[in-house]
Amino acid sequence: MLRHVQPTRRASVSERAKRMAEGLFKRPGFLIRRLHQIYVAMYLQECERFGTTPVQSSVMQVLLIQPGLDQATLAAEIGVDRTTTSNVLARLEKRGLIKREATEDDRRIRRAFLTEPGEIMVGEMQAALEKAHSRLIAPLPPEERAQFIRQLTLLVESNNDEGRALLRTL
Amino acid sequence: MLRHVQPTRRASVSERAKRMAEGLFKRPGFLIRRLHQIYVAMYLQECERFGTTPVQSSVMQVLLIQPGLDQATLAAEIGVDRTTTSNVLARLEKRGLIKREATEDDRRIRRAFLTEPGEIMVGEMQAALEKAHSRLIAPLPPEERAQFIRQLTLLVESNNDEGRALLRTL
DNA sequence: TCGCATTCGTCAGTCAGCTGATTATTTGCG
DNA sequence: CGCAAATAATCAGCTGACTGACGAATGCGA
Repeated sequence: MLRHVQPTRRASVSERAKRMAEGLFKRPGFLIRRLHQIYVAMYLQECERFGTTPVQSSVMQVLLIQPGLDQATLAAEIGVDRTTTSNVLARLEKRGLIKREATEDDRRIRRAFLTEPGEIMVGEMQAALEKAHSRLIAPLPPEERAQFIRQLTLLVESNNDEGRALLRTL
Repeated sequence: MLRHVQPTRRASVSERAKRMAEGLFKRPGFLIRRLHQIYVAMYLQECERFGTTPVQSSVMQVLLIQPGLDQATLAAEIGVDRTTTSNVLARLEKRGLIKREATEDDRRIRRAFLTEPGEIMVGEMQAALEKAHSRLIAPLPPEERAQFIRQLTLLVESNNDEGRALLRTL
């Protein structure tokens, strides 16, 4: 509570800061951190039997559509840092779900592919993924869901030039 | 669904999975992960001179309003795991921004307080925080912003019982 | 009063995400 | 042509986030 009562001027600064701090739970950044956290929990429930994480799923989804992508392009596809992508691919490779092959024409590049087991898993995973996504927005009235997703998309695309992990231009 | 269909049909399963995978960028979970990532980048830009992270800010905000909270209650206030809260407090303590004191009546409990420098920093930080939050939703038409925040709040509150890091009942 | 469940905090371990720096390799320009 | 710049991938190191497990302390019921 009012801990330092002495300097009257610092007290007023403090009071103003307190009023602003009250709004913590209405701030979009706070809410989005929490909602992201909730989505991860739902994903882990639905996809428990696969033992994967959301980003691992995203990587495998992209590789299903575009087999043989190099790591940098793959990173840009899902908006994840190159370094992170490298780590994720290493874990997937260790489990035998993907493989990486060096190319001859440009030996800096390693192209990534789903293996047979990886491809099968992606197929089996689709329903669980859909369920996790549905559960997340289920509390919204059905007529608001499309708009909510549209708003999210707008925010993501408008702010794409933030950070080292740029999303591919959509 | 069409999961157990046999041989030749693995190709068709794959085709179906591909169609579903196409929708990756429209899925709320994916968008929220990316938006959270963008918010963190904006926060780090605006609060660069403080050298803090979003969760560290949240902790300090809560301690400004409720000095002397125990770690478990503090964790529930911001919807973060006890373990994470412990780590975050340890880092803040190392920088001299907060301090922790054991209580006599219940010696399991350690109460957390802002120090003088910590309290001053929280005050100085408010404007930068507001700016980060504003920038995040700036691309939305002004008349949609309140609704967007309302929707986020609804989703967070409805799904509060996910994961180990429960948010205090609002 | 004793014993056991509960609670608080922490440790160990894993994964995602970032920055900064390094190693190979390729490309481009003078 | 040759060397500098750019690019691909990785390494080291940090923070946040979670799980599982543990010790210490508390509290409650038999």
